[in-house]
Amino acid sequence: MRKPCCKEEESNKGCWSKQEDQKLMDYIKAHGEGRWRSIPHAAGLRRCGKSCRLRWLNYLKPGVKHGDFGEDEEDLIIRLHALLGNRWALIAGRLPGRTDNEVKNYWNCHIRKKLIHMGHDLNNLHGFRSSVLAPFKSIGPKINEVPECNINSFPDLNLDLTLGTSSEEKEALQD
DNA sequence: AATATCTTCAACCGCTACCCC
DNA sequence: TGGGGTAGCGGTTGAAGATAT
Repeated sequence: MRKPCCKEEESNKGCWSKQEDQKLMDYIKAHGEGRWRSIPHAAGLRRCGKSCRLRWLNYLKPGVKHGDFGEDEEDLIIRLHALLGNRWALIAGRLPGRTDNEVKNYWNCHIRKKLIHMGHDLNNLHGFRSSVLAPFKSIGPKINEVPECNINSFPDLNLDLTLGTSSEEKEALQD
């Protein structure tokens, strides 16, 4: 039997209140991130460490963007997903200010539906990847060689697909 | 205006990777 | 080297808001 990460009766669940957010922010500003397990007690929060970590990373951390994704961000997510699969943390790492949770939600709610509506068969990963990654001729054959796309399969692939450089990246990849 | 249904997204859960002793 | 503790990740859930009837 796995030990629960925190005592059930001692922790709040559900949405965070403004007071809880403030306590967590104040504590992290004063002491920095890390040692999440000890943060709730030290900060006077009735939450488990995991919950604190998630709240900080997804919502409170300075620089986290909220709201609509731009077309360029959406395009990047689609291409990265075709390349990496459901590796949301990796994908989010290429989108400044976006979190894995937000990217995952956006994919599931918006992009997935949009692609299905456009006639893409998301169960047919091979076909989907081929069509999405068609502009990247140089890596196309490699992608088709691996059954499950793995970032480690492309040691020579520059994955610095940060926003604002997509056109340069396309050119570089086509060279 | 009331109710049902759908959509969105914050938060939780369970598993795995990693680190330290 | 392996065992325990912690952090991080991805899948899933459920509450709240939006929209349709």
